[in-house]
This record gives sequence, structure tokens and C-alpha cells, in this order.
Amino acid sequence: MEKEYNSEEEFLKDYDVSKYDRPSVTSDICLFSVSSEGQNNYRKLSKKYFSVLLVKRKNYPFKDKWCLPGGFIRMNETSEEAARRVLADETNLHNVFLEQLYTFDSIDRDPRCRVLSITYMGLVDKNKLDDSLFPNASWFNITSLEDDNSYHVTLDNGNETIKFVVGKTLKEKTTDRFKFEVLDNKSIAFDHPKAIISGMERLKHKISYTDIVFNMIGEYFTLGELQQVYEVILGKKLLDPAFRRIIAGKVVKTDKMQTGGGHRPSVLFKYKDEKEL
Amino acid sequence: MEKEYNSEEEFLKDYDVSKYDRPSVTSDICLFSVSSEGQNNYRKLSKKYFSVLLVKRKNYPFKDKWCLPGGFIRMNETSEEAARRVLADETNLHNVFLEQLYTFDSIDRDPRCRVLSITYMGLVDKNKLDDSLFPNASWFNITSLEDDNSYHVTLDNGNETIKFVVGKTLKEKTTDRFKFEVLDNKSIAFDHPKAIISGMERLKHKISYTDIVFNMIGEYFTLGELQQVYEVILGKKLLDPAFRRIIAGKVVKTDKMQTGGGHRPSVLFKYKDEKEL
DNA sequence: TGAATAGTGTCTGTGAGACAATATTAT
DNA sequence: ATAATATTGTCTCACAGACACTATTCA
Repeated sequence: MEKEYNSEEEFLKDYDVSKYDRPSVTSDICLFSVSSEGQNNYRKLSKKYFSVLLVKRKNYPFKDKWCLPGGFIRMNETSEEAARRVLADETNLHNVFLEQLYTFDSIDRDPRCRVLSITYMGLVDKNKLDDSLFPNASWFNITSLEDDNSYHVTLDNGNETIKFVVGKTLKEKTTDRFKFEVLDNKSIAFDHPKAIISGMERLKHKISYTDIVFNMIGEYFTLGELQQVYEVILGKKLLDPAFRRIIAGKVVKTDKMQTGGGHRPSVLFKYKDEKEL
Repeated sequence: MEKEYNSEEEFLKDYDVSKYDRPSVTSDICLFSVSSEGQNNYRKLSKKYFSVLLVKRKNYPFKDKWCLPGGFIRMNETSEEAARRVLADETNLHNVFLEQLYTFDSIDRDPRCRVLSITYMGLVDKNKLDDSLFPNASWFNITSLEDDNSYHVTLDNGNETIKFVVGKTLKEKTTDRFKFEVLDNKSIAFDHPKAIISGMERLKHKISYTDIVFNMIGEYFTLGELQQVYEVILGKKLLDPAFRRIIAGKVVKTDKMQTGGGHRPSVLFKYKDEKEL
């Protein structure tokens, strides 16, 4: 039989959370960037790779496996604040673009106890920040082979190559949401392969109707570089004229030029943050 | 100083969740539908309204205010399972379309303690289910006036009219995500006005590139009815030929006709769940 | 000079916006 | 007959895909 209360104050004074069982909650970040790899041919542009930041776990569970940066949220911070704190602590990255991605909540996703993960997608310009990264964190280049039912992903950070396979099934015939399932994974902790795939899909989708891509490049860039970024994220080649038409309204030409390659120099552009008049 | 462990088993045996402070977690559902209102003119179609399901709170906090159906998640169920359980318990609705919307986590959103809300967007065909609804739940027709900075929303269930105002600011210039802020609200519990707005935006957006709208109508429908559904969700009139072109690939003509209105009868269509060959 | 990227021109087909026109019913 | 919805036809404009062409640099 429940006690009767006559006011909210009275009720709140009596309320005791500890009587109820509660899950733990972490905030994890799927941080993406695009990295350039040096070229031996002086004429060619440096090849670009889509990459994700992973952290080596120092403690149990999943000790010595790679995982997304993340940690338990504190009672006096939001999950986004927790994400920013964790990024600063584990990787030394500050002021990154973050957007809430998904809350993962499978019952057995953590062997310790019931843990929910509020996962964020983050985007940064890797080149600005590379040297300041803490040693336990590492950027992995992503190669993803996709078919209708699965993703075969290879991650490479220069020293180590990781592979995993994630299956996908449409949740309902009327929607675009997938149920992801980890089919093969030996090197990544928790259900983080799912988070990586979700993040990749989110980014692929949003790159076409928002300007989030500009969080992944420097202030000045050539249209060729920008196009490369789109191409590695979308996983396909784009036609130059079409790309330039699409991007035209989002960028502003500057009077700077980029020279030095064995080819025609190119104009440096900036992101046009004002909406056109 | 932390104890050293030599295996995951050993670590897990020692792990004691209760040492750590944890938030509580609820699962809430922003359930939408489209309702028809009878017409006095025998010629005219019944007017359609976009509507949301609210529940009157029986207990503190926010006793007697309206809120989204929801409740605390249990340790042996996912948030989606919790959402389905709660919908069955509070409203007597089963087998509804659900999709995870957002996790709301402002620190003071619940006066009892720190409570996160994993919020789902749900879609149903109201007409099929109307009579079975529990009495504490009620459908409210939504009228929303929007400008660049705010939503002025009026909710009406026939007996009661509720108003609230939610402000919006773009989170980052590169994205489409808004920070919502409740500017005026006397009748709705928690931060649920934000969830309602988020759900409306999500639905508006996804209606154009998925088939989720078919969760909101019956098996057989006329194209005029379907167009009305799009119109109330998008909040604008559509041109008939354009609408028919867009929808053509998603529906199949049946040999049934709808007659009875003072006008040309119309063909009844079905959702085409197979992709075209 | 040649390989490579930068940048532009233009044709074509698709598809949305706009508006007009015809069809059919119940009162 | 008339008001209302159902359905189709068609013109135009915007834009993406495709391909060709020119421009410019440095070893």
C-alpha cells in the first residue's frame, strides 16, 4: 500500500532513490576525422582516409582491447558534458563538434552490470590536433566493404590491423533504421563496433544536407581537398562539376592560392558561415 | 590505490556497482497519430489533425499534469521493451511503430533525482485503436505556429486546451540540430514539451525519405486521405499531381473504391511493401 | 614535354512546381 | 445543376549525371 501525500514537497522529502534498482550510464564518443597520407609521387595529392579514434583500455573489463573514448557520467554533468570531459582526459582533444548519436542499451553489453551508453558522434580536423594526442589514443583508418546485409570493416593505425563484421537488418519495412549485430569481433570492447557503424551511417547521411563536414577540415582548403573528404566519407568518387555546383553556395573564394604540386595551383576557399542574402 | 587484478573473472567477482552513484532512467514515448474530425458538409472530406497521446499523472511529482506515457526501465529489459510495456500498461496500445528519438538528460529535469529519459517516437493509426484506450490517456490535436526562433503549440483533446512555447536555437552553424528551451508551459510535466517538438521535427523530416507514414493509416486508403496526412504533418498544402508522382512508387492500386461522398469516388490503395522489380 | 590536378562549358534526362482540364458523384 | 473531390496532362525550370575541354604547374 502506497502512502498518500498532500503536496509535492512532502512527497519529495520522502523520496528515496536508493530503494530502486538503476542502471549505470556511460557517455561514449565515436570521433571521426579524415587523415592525409604522404605521397611518393610529387604530382599526386596525398591520399585521404576516413578515420576513427580508439583508446586502448587499461583496466578490466576488456583490458588491452580498443574501444571508443568514454566513461561514466557524473551526477552533476549532462552526457554531453561528460563526453567533453572524457575526450579531454583520455585524448587531450578540446572543442570538438559533438552530436548525440544513439543510446545503446542491450542488457548484457557490459559484463560488470547493466550499463547504458549514450553515444555521441564527434568530428574534428585531425591535422590540427594530431601531435597533442595522448599515447593511449590512436587514429585508425577505416576501410569498409558493405553489402546489403553486412559491413566488413578493417581498421589500421599503422602498427595494428583490426577487423570486425557487423550485420544489418531493417527494423521495419517502413523505416531506414537497422538492427545491427556484431558477427565477428576480437579486438574491440563492448558493442562499440555497432556504434562505429551507426556513426558512419549518420555521417554519410548528414553530410549531404548539413554543413558538418566543415568541422573536419581546416579554415582554408582547396575544393579538391574538400571533394576528397566527401569521397572518403561517402565511399565513392564524385564528378568534379557536380561537386562544385553543390558546394558552391557553402564556400567563399579567398585570394590565397595553394601552389607547390606539379600541377595547376588551386584557389583556397573558406566556409561561408553566413546564409546568402 | 586500486587493487591489481590478473583476470577479468577475478575483477568482475569483486565489482560492486553500489559503490557508484548512478542516475535513474526512464523510457518515454512521444506517440503521434492523425485523427479525423467529422464534417457537417456531406461533400467535404473529414478534416484531419495531427495528434499526440498524453497521460494524466496520478502521482507526484507533477501530479494531475499531462505527460508523455513513460516509466522507469527495469534491469532486465531494454528501453524499447520498457516503452512497449509502458504503452500497454498506461494506454492499452500494442504493436506500435517505435523509433528511438533522443535521450534527454538535463540535470534538473526531474525534481526527485537525476533522471535520464530515453525517448521514443511512436506512430499509430488512431482509428483502429481509439475505443480501447484507457481513460487516463487522451489524444490531443496539435496546432503549431512556428517561426525562426520558437514554436507556439496548442493542444486540444475536446475538453481541455493546453498551450506551451518552446524556443529553438541552432546548436552549431554547421548542423541542423537545435537546442530547445521551454519558454512557457503550465500544463505539461517534466521537459516533455521539448520531446514533443523533437518528435514533430523528426517526423516532418523522415516522412519525406522513408515510408513511416504508412504506420499512421489503415490498410486501405485513398490518395486524398494519404495526402491529408502528409499535409497535417508537414503543416502545408501539397499540389495534387506532385504528391501523386512522389507517392506512386510506394502504393498499389486495389480494385476497391470508396464511394459515398458527394463527389467522384476514389480508388483505394494499399502500401506496396515489396520493392519494385 | 608530360603527368597530374584545377576549373569550366554544355548536353541530356529526371523530377518538382504550377496550373489547367476532365471525370464522377450525392444532393 | 452544383459543389466538392478524383485524376490526368503538360509546360517550365532547376538541377544532377556525364563527358569534353581548357588551364597551369614542376620535375
